[in-house]
Amino acid sequence: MSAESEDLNAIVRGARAEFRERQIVDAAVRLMQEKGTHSVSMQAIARSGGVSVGLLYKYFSDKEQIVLAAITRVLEEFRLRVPSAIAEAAEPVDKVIAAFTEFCRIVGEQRHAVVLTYQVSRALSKDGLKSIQDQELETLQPLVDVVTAAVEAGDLRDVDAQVLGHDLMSIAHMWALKYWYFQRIGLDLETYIDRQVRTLVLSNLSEAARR
Amino acid sequence: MSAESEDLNAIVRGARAEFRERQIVDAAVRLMQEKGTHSVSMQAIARSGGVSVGLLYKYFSDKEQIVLAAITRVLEEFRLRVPSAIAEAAEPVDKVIAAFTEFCRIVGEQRHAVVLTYQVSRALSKDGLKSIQDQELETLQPLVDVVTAAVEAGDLRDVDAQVLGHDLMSIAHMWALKYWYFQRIGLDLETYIDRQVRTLVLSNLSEAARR
Amino acid sequence: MSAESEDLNAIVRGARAEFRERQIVDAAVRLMQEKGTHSVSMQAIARSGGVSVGLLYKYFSDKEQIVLAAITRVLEEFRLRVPSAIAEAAEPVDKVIAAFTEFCRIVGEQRHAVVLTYQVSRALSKDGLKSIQDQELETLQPLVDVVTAAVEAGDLRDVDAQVLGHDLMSIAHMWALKYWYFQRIGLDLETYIDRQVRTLVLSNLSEAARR
Amino acid sequence: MSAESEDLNAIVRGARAEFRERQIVDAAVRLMQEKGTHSVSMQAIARSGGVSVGLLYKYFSDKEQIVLAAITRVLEEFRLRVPSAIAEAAEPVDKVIAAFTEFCRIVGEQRHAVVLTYQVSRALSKDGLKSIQDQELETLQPLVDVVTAAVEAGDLRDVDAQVLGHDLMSIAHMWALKYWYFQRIGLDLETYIDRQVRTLVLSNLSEAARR
DNA sequence: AATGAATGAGAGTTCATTCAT
DNA sequence: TATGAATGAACTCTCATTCAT
Repeated sequence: MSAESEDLNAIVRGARAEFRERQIVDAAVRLMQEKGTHSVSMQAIARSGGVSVGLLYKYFSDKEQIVLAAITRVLEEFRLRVPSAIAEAAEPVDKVIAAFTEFCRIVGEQRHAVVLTYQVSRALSKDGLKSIQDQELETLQPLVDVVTAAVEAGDLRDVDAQVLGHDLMSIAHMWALKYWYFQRIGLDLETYIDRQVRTLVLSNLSEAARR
Repeated sequence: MSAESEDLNAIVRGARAEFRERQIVDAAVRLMQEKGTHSVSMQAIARSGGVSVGLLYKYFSDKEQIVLAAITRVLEEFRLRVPSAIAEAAEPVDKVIAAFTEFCRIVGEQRHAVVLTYQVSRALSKDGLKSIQDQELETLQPLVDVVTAAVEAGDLRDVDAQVLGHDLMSIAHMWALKYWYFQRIGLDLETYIDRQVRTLVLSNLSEAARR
Repeated sequence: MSAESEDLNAIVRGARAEFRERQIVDAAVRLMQEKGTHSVSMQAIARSGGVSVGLLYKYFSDKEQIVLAAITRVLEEFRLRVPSAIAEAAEPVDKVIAAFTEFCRIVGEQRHAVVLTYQVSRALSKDGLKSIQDQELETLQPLVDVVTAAVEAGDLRDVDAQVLGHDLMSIAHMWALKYWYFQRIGLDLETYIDRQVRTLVLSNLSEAARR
Repeated sequence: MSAESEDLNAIVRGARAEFRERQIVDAAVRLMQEKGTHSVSMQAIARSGGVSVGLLYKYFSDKEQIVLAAITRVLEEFRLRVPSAIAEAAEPVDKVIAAFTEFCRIVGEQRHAVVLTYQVSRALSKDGLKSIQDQELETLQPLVDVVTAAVEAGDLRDVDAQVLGHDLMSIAHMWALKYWYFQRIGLDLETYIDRQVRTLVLSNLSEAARR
């Protein structure tokens, strides 16, 4: 076998591996969105992904790795889209609002998956948990950054950016965690966003920015 | 057997039943706090409570009832203590602050148990879930009430009381849910409360109250 | 304590014991009639009999003894009533018919209990099984006897009395065992008896008796 | 993978599945014959069949399905062989005798299994019970048919075919149900068949056929 | 004599994981 | 590389039996 064809083989193998992993994680995310973490068995993932159970273990060492990959996939969305939304706004406070709004919308789209990240925690190993926390910090950072910037620009009162940033993320997550409540009181996502922007952001405008 | 001793027996039985139920629920709460709802088996609850599996089923019809009782136990604390704290404050805004502060402190004490309420949802039947949601609404109500009162008194801006009330509860819960984060950024509970009061409550004071 | 009062005590004790045993067996029979052998737990027997589980073990060494006593109680009926019915008939063949008819009627009354005797067999110990078989032979004997007598009187053809006697018992039992079938084809007990008398008894009349 | 080898795989899978199902049902029948339906646990079936508990559930959805399959297996024999035996006899009454004789011989071979069908009833769901009753009706039908034919041919007296047919089946079953009795009175199967033919069939010959 | 709380082995069932093909 | 049949430990729940009172 020639060196080139060996290289080619390696590439093909890599591509296949990537394809398979995606296929499996997709299936896992889909199932978890439908049913919650539990009742998502390896058998179910295999079936839903159109592969065999055996193959699952070729690409992931155990179930935890699949769950981890699934959550990572979900968090990816935040890492990609929130910074984009921020970039499109001009003024410091508008950036805060844009970041929160986009964050909320993603939560709205991934409702079940977000709930999931709150539910699996305990089922994970220490390392797995750490990995998810680190990723969550990454999704949080842009929110903290825009708040910091707005404070420094003098547009927001002198709040603790790490706290307000985290509050914004928390309140966004709550749309998923307490969806039943907002349903009961008849609040839709856009109204929710609007009210929260007033309560959390506009209320914290500086005297200067208020004018 | 005399009528008196029959009465006595009934009392003893009642007392024992109460003792046993407490014993079992205690064990369940303890384990769930350590390990999360799942991975807490009936065997484990029995062992941890120092009773036999069979006895578990004498006092609770199935596992769900134990989980429900454990959560109810936790929520009880909120139902009792938050209204007390409110009663002790005089001014409308002080009542809001007192309610939120007490809420946070209870969360601080029952940290693991609060996390639990967010994790079990999926493991419960529809009825069980409904029951917990109803109880949660009960713990939420005082917060909504004090906010409503403060708005009506003209001390808070015209915010949506159901939303701000729920935000206060959410942010209190987050102390437990994201304890790891606040540890990392070196925030203790009292500082957390203080910052959140500024960010969520004081920021929403009306122009009039601000003076 | 005087000798007389000791005697009296013994009598009272004996009477109480008898009363308790009857109470327990009654409860067992009642439950078995309603639900079949299984799902008749010791707890259920105790509840239904208005006594405690502990007392069950004071009067019976284990569950098998209660089942045995319950079956014995049911078979008692056959031992008492079939001979009576025979006594009231005059002619040999009429005695056969009377015996079979009464046998069928008792089966009709104790339908579930009869089915039970066919179902428990395997669950019993060797001794228990033997005991029930012996009792069943006792209920069979009168049927064999009247057939023998009718053959000897020349009213029935020269059939094997042990076989025809057993057939009569079997066919009577079948009313209970295949009740669903006779329901489906719309046969009531009296019609069933009538048809079977023709098929099994009258068909075997001797040439002499036929006239 | 080529289309042929896929086909081959499918065939292999099918063959294996059939083999496994047979293996499991065989084990179940064997155990049930020894011990009665209850007290036959899934663990025991697995052990006796040389497979794991988990595999049982790959091939049967629950225990009831195994019991049902076991009984179906037994009744199959009747559905196949009795009509064959009938076909080989020429005269109407001979067909009745041939049917009954073959029925009895099958009972003789499957003694324990026949007892089983009388014992499981209570352990089955409504649907399961119905299914077995339907199957039993299928085994009964040939007997009813030959009796009907013999009556219409004028060879048997005008008896109720549904009743006499059912009697024939019942008496055949009794060989299994009361085997202990026939052992005690020293009756072997062929003698039993002979006596019953006289008692149930020949006794019901019409005047015409008697000559 | 009588209670019933307590036990724990064993039932049916599920599912993460392995391995021969 | 890919399969899926096979495993068995662990799960929830039941119930005959015991024993302190």
